[in-house]
Amino acid sequence: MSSDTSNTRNRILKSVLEQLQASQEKGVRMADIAKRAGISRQALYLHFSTRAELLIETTYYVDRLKGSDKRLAPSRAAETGIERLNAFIEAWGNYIPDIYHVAKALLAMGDTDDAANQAWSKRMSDMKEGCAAAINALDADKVLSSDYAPDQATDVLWTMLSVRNWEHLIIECGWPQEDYVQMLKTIAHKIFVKKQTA
Amino acid sequence: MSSDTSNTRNRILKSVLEQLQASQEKGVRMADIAKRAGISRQALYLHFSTRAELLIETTYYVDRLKGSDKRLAPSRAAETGIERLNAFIEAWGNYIPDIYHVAKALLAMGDTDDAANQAWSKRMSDMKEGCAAAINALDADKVLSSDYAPDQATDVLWTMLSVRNWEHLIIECGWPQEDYVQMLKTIAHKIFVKKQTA
DNA sequence: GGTATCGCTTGACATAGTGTCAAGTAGCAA
DNA sequence: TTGCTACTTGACACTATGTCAAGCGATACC
Repeated sequence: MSSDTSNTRNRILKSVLEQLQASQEKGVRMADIAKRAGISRQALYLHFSTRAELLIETTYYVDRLKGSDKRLAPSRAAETGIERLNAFIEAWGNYIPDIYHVAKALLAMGDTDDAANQAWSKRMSDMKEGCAAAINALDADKVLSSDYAPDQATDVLWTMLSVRNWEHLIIECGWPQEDYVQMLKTIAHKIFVKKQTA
Repeated sequence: MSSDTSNTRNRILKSVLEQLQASQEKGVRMADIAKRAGISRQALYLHFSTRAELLIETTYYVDRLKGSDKRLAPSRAAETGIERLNAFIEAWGNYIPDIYHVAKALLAMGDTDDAANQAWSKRMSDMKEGCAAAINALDADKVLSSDYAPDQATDVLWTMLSVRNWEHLIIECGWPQEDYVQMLKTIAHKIFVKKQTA
């Protein structure tokens, strides 16, 4: 199992997550992680060559732990564009809390570290494809508002669903997670779905 | 004048701005700023006690330089809620490009530095009042969508107008500034303004 | 029983950046 | 001449990442 802590590598990854959650707002140092994993600071580098690599691997660890690959199934199975949009918002919106702490650390590094920056960009670029698929599904159903080109709409949805916006509403404004998901569905509908001309 | 560079302090502040704009994406060091201002690194500390203070003072310098205090006049003078919302989005949206580089540096520091964090939070909290005023103006005109309480709507508008979202659309997606402002007006209208029940 | 290897420890060190301190200096003014 | 202001220079403390070399204990193999 990926959470098997007899394996030092996994114990380290687990410690990263714990430490990130424990030390809210403060930066997590290699020394902190080592201490929590019960090894020396230098030993971390026997498993991960840099702090950036450690954080990147932690994102994969979270995905394994939470079975993130299964989340998009409902979205892909949706029969209408609107269903697909809602399912995608729900899937991604409920994934953010799992990835948030590592994401934040990675984003903070991204300003100065190329590897961290690229790893996160890759993730966001994958997510953007989900946005594009949802928008295209709306378009195929002829319910995408004619106010935007699909590319523009994709950019807007992609922006709306950013981790920073989740952080802003949840952490800064103190919204409950369910309200966040509900609100995003509501406003996405208002923004993207063409008004009934019945 | 605030841009008088015979004054060393102003020369430093100007150098911060220039350096931030010049070194896109890379972190700006005290040494870089000193070099650009033509003084020693240590001399910076004769004018600003920390890097955070220097960046914070730079935000005020930008405001003085750009006359930011005048930007909100059209919004305050608006006669209807919808006008007020549009004027506020335009004012803030066109202010972001001026403040962006310093904001980014300050936000990056905010993760580890209390002073930087508080200074930026203060700014955002002031901006939130503008959001609240716009939403309340809509409400007073009975055109605020009944889907949200004013507080919720304020949080959403506040989130939409974040510097991070501007960064995402302008820097990441490559949108022109005018498209950004136009799009924000469009989606704010769709989200917040009650549909005509005529 | 010896020995080789693996996984880790320990201490020392390089590097980069912020911030501090003390001594010195150039220019200007009374 | 004296003294002040604004700056310079060099040295240093501190924090954090990352590297290196030597050593050590357990396990596995012959």
